[in-house]
Amino acid sequence: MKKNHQNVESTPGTRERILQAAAEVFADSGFERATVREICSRASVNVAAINYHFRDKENLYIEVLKYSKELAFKKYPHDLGTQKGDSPEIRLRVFIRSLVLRILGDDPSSLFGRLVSREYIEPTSAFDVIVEETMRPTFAFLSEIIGELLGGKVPAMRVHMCCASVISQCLFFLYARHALAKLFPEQKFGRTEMEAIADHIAGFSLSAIKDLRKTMKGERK
Amino acid sequence: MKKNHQNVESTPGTRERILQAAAEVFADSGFERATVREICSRASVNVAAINYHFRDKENLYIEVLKYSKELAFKKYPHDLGTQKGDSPEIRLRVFIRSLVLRILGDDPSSLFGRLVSREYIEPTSAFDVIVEETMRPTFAFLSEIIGELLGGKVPAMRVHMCCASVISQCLFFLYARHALAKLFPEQKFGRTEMEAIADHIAGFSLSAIKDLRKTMKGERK
DNA sequence: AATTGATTAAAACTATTGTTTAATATTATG
DNA sequence: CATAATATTAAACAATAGTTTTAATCAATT
Repeated sequence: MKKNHQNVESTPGTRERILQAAAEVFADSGFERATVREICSRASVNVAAINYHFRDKENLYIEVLKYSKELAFKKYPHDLGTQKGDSPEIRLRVFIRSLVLRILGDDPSSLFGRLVSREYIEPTSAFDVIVEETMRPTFAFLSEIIGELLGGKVPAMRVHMCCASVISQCLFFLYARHALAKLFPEQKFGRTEMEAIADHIAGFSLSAIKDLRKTMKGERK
Repeated sequence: MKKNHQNVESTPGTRERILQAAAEVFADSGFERATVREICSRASVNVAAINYHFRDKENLYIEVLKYSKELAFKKYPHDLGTQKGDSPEIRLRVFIRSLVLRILGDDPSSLFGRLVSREYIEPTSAFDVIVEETMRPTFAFLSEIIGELLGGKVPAMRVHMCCASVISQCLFFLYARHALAKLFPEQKFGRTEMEAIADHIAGFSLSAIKDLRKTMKGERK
């Protein structure tokens, strides 16, 4: 029988400890470079524990993705603190701020973002699930906002491109963080800086989108 | 004695064949996943050839980076077709277009970009060189243009952030290409589409930067 | 033609990987 | 308490990696 069926506050069981250690190791090293021995060492369990509790390394990785995704979106949902009826401007600012905080923080919430950032470059067998269950919904959510901002009947491609522009700016600070750390060693990435980044991206994007709307209106007549 | 010291048109020698094969395999699989056996197989050489001609796998990777960088920038320099005295608007458009074509094409010119995109996520021992010899100069080149566009004395951070916004949009279509292929299977990435992407990024960014300049001027007074 | 140095080739070597096995320990249940 | 299910452990296994070794081959010079 399973022990610790619902241990809320005590020391985590073997399975949980493996999940946490694996999330960190996978995020730090990627699926390939991560070794089960390193994970088991950090979790203080025997090497065979992964195969016993998770069948194999690949399945553990899948479970880590589920686990870390829940962690990330519980803390930073797309519409964090949004009211019904808020303007698309506000909703865009909130979306950007949530995304930036979700992927750039140094708490466990950022694990999912770091795992996914690796999938962009080196897709694993989990890629399709991530695309359908995370990226497509996120893209759809943002498209809704941008569609409103652009107004009226806009070619889908226009909306797509603007979504790409917004998301790319947010993700950049995640996937280029090692480069940025080398290029600008004095730059810190605390809460204040993350808010500033989000503000810049939102301002930059809103200016561009509003101008695009004006230009298109001019072209239509 | 070395044969083929300067063979311009004949079949490439062992060293050259290894370089070409390695560039593709490294770009496709990354440094870690790429195997010397796969590289040697594609180059039709013995497994020991890499150690003989390049000492080890790591040194081969360094040589591949030099080789592919030269290839990429020879075809698509930052200022491709620019005249002296061109406006910063034009120079920004050219910069963006060159960058997009350099990394998104399906010719060997894109190898360097694909290799570097992996370094962003999973830096190797070659990372520092790439940062100093490729990223920093590129960033400086772009900063010059953006500084002019923003005009006058602008906080360095403002320029940095705008550079990040521009570059991020360009790189996005490279590092998110697998995701985009799944999200929008019908979307093609031929020459026409690359030009459209570059146009969008340039228009989007110029709108934002011009608006930022206006806003800052308003704040100053 | 012989010799010398550079190159290629096949095989073996060493290290590390994920996984499995089989024995032992632990826990829950009758 | 006894027993069966669950969990942990140490050791071995099989596969694959980069590299090295040693011998054979090739090309050019003397």
